[in-house]
Amino acid sequence: MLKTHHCGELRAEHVGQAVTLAGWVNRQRDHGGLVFIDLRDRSGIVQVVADPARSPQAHEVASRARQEYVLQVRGTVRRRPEGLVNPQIPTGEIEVLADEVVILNPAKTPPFYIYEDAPVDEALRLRYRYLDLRRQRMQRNLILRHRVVKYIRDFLDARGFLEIETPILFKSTPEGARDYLVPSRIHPGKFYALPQSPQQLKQLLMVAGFERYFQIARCFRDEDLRGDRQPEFTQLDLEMSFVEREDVMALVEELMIGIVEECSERRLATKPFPRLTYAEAMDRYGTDKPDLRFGMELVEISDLVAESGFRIFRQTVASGGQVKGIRVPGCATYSRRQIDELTELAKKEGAAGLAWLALTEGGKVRSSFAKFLSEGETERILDRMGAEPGDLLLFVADQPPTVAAALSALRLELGERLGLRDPEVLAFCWIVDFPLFEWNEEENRWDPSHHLFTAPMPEDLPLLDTDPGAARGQQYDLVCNGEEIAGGSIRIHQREVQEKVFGLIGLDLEEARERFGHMLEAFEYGTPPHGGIASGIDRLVMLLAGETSIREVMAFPKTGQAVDLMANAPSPVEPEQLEELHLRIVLPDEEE
RNA sequence: GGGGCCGUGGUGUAGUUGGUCAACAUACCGGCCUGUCAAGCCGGAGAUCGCGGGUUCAAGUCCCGUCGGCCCCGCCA
Repeated sequence: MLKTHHCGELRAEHVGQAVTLAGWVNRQRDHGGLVFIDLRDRSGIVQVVADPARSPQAHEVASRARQEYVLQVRGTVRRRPEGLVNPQIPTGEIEVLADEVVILNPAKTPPFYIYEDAPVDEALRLRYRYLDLRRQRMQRNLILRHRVVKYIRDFLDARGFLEIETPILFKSTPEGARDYLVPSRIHPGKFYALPQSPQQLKQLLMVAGFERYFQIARCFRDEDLRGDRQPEFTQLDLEMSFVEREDVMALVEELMIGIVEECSERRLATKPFPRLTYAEAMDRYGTDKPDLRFGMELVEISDLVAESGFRIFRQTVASGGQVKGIRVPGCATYSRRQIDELTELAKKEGAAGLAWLALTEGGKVRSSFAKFLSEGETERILDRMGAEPGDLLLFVADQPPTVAAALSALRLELGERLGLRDPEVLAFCWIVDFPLFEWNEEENRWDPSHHLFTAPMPEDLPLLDTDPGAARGQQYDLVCNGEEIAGGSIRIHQREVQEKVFGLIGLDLEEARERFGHMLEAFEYGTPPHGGIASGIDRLVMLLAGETSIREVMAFPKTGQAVDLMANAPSPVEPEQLEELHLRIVLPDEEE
């Protein structure tokens, strides 16, 4: 080894020891006589002193060192003189007096600062990702990520799970997200698909009798990107045989609590995790992934305004819609302009408009619609909403999905503005009793709301024939701070039920056999009841790290256009490569 | 596919209503300096203002297009 110690581990107890260090120049301070170098490696920073009285060689080389040069330093640990201790760094009590300094490699001036986490254009960071990764923030995030994954492996190993790898080259199944395809050289005109998740394979591992499986699995989805969505991402994928919903949920809850308490400094809002049914979540928060760090719940007032003089409210209720509102504490002073901003936000979610009512500190009502109501009606609304002087009430009248979308967006925005979304707090919750299907208007059929192997609730089985939309699935989502962190279900293990589901989603048996024949066949050879869950590692670590984008917890992420700015991928390939793969490129018309 | 924001020396920013406005900090280079740790002091170099076109006597500034980044909608079983 070129080093005997790590920079960041040296303490007063090492005083007097001869050490050899190797690392990067974080900063160099040249005093003419003395030269100080803050030497950095993964473990941290230590101050090296080059004193010509001790070693002219060390001093000469140190004076030539520039930022990010790679140095090897031989020297002695000594206590810093009286009054020169630096309490801001862990190694601040000591310094290393250099006997010899070797430049292992010089460095060009980096395109941005390595030694401080000052904001830098993200495109530049991505182009020089290997330098960006030297920065403290990224080192911290990736170390955290390692610890989380290590915790997961240890936790599951201790509970009898086996980590089993599944293929990256697999079969395309057009349901769900768009597949990334890989052309086959050996089979002209045929393609593999990269897995969107190892869903089918893990179920087959249950058929195979492994009983408890997990994998830290890379997944691929060719859809447009977001701050929390990359074309490739990592899931903790797990599956268990002979379990019921409660078993999977209990295991994952224990795992998550362990991760938070062992790997992060952040605080759990509640444990055990609260549970909401899908219907309850939609009713109270307008979303199936509510941020429970704050209240500001949705309150329905349809019954209070059904007969009112405000035509929009009255007509909405009459036509089967609803009127709901949220109470925003302390925002009664919002200006017309600020309310217009909120209205725009509601409109973006499809609402026709936003009705508002401010209860001033003095107890007076200022409102866009109260003039159409009787005093008694207004009173009852204030009462139902729990309004207090200084509050702003916001209402949306529309069909339930639109009301939910608009108020949910407003709730998050105002929670943010009011500082109620504390990044130090992690508010987990389970969402259960999802509808098994969602109606697809365009295709005129039912779509699985989770995936097509999700088992119905046993008591809802008859509904598959009579009222599929009312059937609930044995599905569970884990949500944290408004992010979906995990989702899973108990799977169908009976052929008749599976075929019924295929029928409902418009797959005839022949198509089903074409795409899932291997599954259907496997299920006939003694399939144990089984279920599992998949958890987005990137999103989880993002929350634990207090970041707002999963790019900050991935070593080499892609841009919003799915480009790797460092390697310049994707890129054209040689004509010979295309030929071998039996591919011809047809670019879109320039005109269109 | 659609909407919003952004692009000025290496980096981060400032640049009213178009007219010595290309500025500041930091980094970089050179000099001085034996206790700094955001070292200090002195000096220097470095930008055709993302790119292309247009309006104008005059464009970093206004208009159009284009490229790139970020956020959002659609999409993401």
